[in-house]
Amino acid sequence: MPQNLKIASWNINSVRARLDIVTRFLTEEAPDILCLQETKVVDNTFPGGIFRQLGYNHQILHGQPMHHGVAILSKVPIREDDRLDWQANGEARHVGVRLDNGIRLENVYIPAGGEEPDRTINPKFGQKLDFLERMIDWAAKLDKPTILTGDFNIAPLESDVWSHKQLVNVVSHTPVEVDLLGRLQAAHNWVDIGRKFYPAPQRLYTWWSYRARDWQASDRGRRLDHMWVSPELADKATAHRVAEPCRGWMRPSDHAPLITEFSF
DNA sequence: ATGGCTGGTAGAACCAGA
Repeated sequence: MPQNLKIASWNINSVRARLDIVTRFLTEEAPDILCLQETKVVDNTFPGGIFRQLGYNHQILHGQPMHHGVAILSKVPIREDDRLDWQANGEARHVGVRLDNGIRLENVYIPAGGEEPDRTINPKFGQKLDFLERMIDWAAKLDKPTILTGDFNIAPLESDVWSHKQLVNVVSHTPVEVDLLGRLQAAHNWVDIGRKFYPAPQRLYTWWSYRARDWQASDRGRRLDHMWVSPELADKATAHRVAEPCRGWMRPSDHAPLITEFSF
């Protein structure tokens, strides 16, 4: 009997400020597993009760005060594998779990990298590059079927941004970041599920700035969020989409969720 | 300029997001 699993990922930009839309998403889409990034809450005040009422009884939390923070909510059993510090400064940006079928699910929030794409004047950009280098070392040693998802904060392809020309020197789309993300992908032969279902150069965005007067009309999006899988899992993904309407809900996150359906 | 918002925490003429 195949096991169907619907796995979602969403940079929520504060889980407490988004309780209404997270519960709406869980009710309407009913994913088996939801990976959250930027929860912005410490574990002992995470609003887990409201998600348990919706059947998400398995919750792995890795938060910190104020910024960052990741969490995995699940209807099916998950066991924590590790919480890796790829930034080597203690920030809560990763948690990995194992499913009962042995597959690993890795939820990551890669740092944004600040404003200037130059590590000599912007340490945050250097941290982002170092984070990716450590992920590359990790990925090269992976020996189990793995799903890697989250906010990668990099839009690698020209069609992953609204204007390649205008963003090529903007952090998230610079050649040095794109190059490193390519090395990360090659380190495990990751399959990019987004582009498997929507091949380039189709429009595919997951993030739209809060600053636009009308995010939908201007549509200056970027594909910063990703769902990657080990090569042997690529054919197990049966459906995938960006839940773009969530960007237009009340008090939205600036990211839209990714939803992937698997049949294992 | 593309264009000027958002949340958390502290009580900011802040910080971080990207």
